[in-house]
Amino acid sequence: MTATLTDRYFSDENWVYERKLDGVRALVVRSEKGVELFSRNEKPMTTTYPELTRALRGQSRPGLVADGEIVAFDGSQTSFATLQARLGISDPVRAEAVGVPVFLYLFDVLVLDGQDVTRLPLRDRKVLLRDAVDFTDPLRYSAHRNTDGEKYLRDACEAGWEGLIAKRADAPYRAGRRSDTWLKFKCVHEQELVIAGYTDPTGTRSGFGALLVGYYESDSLRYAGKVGTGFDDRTLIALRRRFDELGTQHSPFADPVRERGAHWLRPELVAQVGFTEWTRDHRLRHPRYLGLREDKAPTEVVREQVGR
DNA sequence: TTCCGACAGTGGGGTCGCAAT
DNA sequence: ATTGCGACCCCACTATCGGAA
Repeated sequence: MTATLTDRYFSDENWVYERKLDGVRALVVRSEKGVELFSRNEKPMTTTYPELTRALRGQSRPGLVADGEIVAFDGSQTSFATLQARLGISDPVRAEAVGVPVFLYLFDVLVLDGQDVTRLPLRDRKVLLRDAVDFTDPLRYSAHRNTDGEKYLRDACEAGWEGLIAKRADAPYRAGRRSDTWLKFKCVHEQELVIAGYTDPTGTRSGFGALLVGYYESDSLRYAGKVGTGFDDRTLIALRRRFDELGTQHSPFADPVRERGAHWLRPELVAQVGFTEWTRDHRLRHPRYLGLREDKAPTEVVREQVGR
């Protein structure tokens, strides 16, 4: 089951609200033989997180299938960037030697004591889950609220969380399906960025591949990464036409920008861009194009501070 | 008939591992 | 030693199509 992004937030007593965790999705299978962990794409992760496998073996009964998220922390925030140090490592000894502690937050149960419970309402499954596992670290029960979704979201964003997941309280678990019974309420960040280049399109793509965007720091145009989604075909072609009058030989960026198929533009256009956060390398994470800001002077575009 | 969910295809940042340079 | 590439994680979004409503 995966959640659908929405910006129409609501409070409804028939829904529950959980913290949106920034880690990797994990399906737990605890049988008589032992414990297995699988990724969202059904890739085995059992040996990548040996401490979680051990904990599940000791703190749960056989005949369990549960759903959750593996996370690492940076301070009080769940941090995908921190977790990334562990992602590709399948040797259990090396994995633990990395020294990044991980936790498994469980939020749903599909099979309990060998019995399929997916058809029970979500609230009932959560009650069963809470009693099915001994929740001491590194295993944690993903808490939820039963009301006040909108207020909870405001508090969540204030606290620097990624957002919330809203789930219909009476809905069954539908394996592998995208569903409007699970909704993502994300804390949104957006700001203006200067368009100072673009990359070539590939395949069937029209116009261009991605925008190369930046912001001013003093008089330097700092590179903030690429924006390659959010355009329809008409916009791709219309923007490309405007680029043709703005072409220039040299990169306007103060930072070295090594992107394949890059073309430079005089920094005269300003785009509104949505994104989730700034990465450690000062790039946009999950960027998408929202529109042109004809009203904004490029020289006024600076990096706006977002939470944390 | 219209609408929705699933899929394919484009694009992003970052990490790891491996092959080519 | 460095570079480039694909395969993974995390994703956003558009276009298309077939079946559900």
